[in-house]
Amino acid sequence: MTVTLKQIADKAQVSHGAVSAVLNRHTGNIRVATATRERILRIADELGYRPNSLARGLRGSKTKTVGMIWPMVDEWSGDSGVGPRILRRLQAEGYATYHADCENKRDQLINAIDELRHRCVDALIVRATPSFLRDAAVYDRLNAMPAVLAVTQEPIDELTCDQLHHDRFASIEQVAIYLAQSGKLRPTMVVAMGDPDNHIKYRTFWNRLKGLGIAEHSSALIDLGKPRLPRWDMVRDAMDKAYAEGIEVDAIFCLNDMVAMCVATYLRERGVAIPGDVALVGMNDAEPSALWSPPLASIRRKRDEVTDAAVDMVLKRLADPKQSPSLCTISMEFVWRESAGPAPHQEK
Amino acid sequence: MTVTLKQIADKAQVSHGAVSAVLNRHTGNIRVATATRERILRIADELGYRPNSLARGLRGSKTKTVGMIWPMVDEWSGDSGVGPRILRRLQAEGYATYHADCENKRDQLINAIDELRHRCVDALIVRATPSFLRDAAVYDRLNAMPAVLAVTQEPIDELTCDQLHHDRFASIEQVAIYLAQSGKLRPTMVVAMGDPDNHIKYRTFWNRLKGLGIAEHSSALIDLGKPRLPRWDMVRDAMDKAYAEGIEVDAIFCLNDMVAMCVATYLRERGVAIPGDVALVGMNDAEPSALWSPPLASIRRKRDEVTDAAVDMVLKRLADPKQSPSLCTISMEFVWRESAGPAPHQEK
DNA sequence: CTGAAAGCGCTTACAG
DNA sequence: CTGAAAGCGCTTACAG
Repeated sequence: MTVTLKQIADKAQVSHGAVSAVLNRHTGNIRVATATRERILRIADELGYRPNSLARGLRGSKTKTVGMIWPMVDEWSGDSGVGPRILRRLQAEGYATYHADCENKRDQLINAIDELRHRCVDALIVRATPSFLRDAAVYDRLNAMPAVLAVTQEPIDELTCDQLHHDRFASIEQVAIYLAQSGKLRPTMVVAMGDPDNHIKYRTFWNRLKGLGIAEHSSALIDLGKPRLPRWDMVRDAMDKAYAEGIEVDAIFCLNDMVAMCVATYLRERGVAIPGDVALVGMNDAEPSALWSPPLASIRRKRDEVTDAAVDMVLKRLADPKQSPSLCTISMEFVWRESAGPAPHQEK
Repeated sequence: MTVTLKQIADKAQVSHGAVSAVLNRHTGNIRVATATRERILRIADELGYRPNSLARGLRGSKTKTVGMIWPMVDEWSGDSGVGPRILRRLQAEGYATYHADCENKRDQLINAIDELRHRCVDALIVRATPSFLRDAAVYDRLNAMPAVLAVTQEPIDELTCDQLHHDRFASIEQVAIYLAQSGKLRPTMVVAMGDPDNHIKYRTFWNRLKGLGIAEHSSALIDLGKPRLPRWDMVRDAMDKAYAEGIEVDAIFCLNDMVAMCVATYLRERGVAIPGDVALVGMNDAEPSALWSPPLASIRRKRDEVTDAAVDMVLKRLADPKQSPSLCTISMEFVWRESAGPAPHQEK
């Protein structure tokens, strides 16, 4: 049923070692006469041979396999869409791809790394938050593997592998600058502080605002708490609470576009005009955002650039395992639309 | 670095065959004295042993691996979100998971099946359109594998494996019935006929409408042609063309919600009122649809049910490979919202 | 009840 | 330049 080296060897009247040598193109070190080589190649082709990667892996050779640990379940948070795009490209290069989802749990992340390492993947791509990557149990494992690409928000000193930084801080600062320029005095951020990795978003936003002379007032944060579903209920509850406490704001910056759409809907029902009464900015630039009414300002993640860079880094590493670790930063970008208020003075 | 059976055997002073027997819990056929068994178990635990699935697979045993062929790149079309959910659940059951994306290309699908079969996956999950599954090269391969779940729109007689039918026809008919009940006389469908699998959606819709006494008029179809991006441009061009040709319609049914939002935006710019002038219905019930203004009627895919059913079917098959092929149908459901016009007489 | 051995399909160092 | 053999980590029939 499935064709092996030995079958080819029998048919070609050579040892299976010879077949292996030919099929693996040890061109530098031609072990086989040209006639024989061609015969072997022809027979392998006729029989539709494909190497057994399990056997190769067992033997310690390349398995033509890439592992990926990447959260893909919530399509509204971050880079869910990028993972499949990277996998598709690697498949086109002839790699089979594992995918694991660690659900933002430390133990699952560690387990997934161990599992994939055990399965002898040629390379491993890990998308995780800085706090996970700074965990010794995590970075020790990653550093021990031959080809790893870590995709995360900021440089992790502990890692010796390739790193792709998908920077959001620059874009958060762009939002702060824009809001200051357009005269806002009481911006707020809608964010789930139940996720520790969101604290720094809040701080980045407000540090920049303070640098621009805007005081961190009592309504500076609308906390969604622990992320939960349905999102609409979560946002409505948080907004109800905020209004009950008497918030007073002129701009709302949301941690993703879906949350921004919930906020927009809430404000519409409450009779608050966007951007007349309150400016609104989302994040991630989902496809419906540009069609929203009014069009929803957001932060563009540059998914295609991230995909290209990730694939490029992995393939280069695979081609030359010895090269020194490379770093790459791709910064997200504020994209102005009408929900944010007047058009910015200068497009950067 | 990585712990093997042999190391455990050395430390426990037994043969590695004994260790294998203990670790694989051949409980029915106790090969080892209880004291020894416990010693082995303890040592394996201390050393953090995990079996090498490559070796197991080579040997013809289970690999604790599931392969999945499932399109995940376009989050607006169909079941993209379901694939990752199924994988996550299987991972929780201890399976490592391959993911391959065949981009709706026959050769890639066949290649992916061959690749995963060669890698000795314990089970294979394939999401594909009926036309692909009815291809002999495809169903022959699937039928030859021990545990396969095919997820598709309708029953495929050629397949002898488990099938999960994610039926959309019932819901398309529900839309037709609703539109007829609400007095529409000139509905139309916005659909990309460049994809052959969409023809039957169109036919299903119109056959039902005709059964309800509505004639298939000259504006019965707005064809998007070959799907392309950006979607907004594609829809705008198609709508421009339709209006240039003088379409006259009172209801628009779109092949997905993102297209429906594009149509809604187009109509808004043109001054056409929804649902006053034209009723609008989408498909897939994306999260923003309920927040759209007016709320966008759609078709609910019941993703959680599909996930549960798929996981259940795969695990049952894995537990008992001999059981006869099972079939399961999950029907999508029309979900009324204001964009469609007046509330339906009776909720089913 | 237990150990030793064969073999899964490869790759690679080692003889000839 | 080429063939034969060892060995990767397992599982399982086969002796003892």
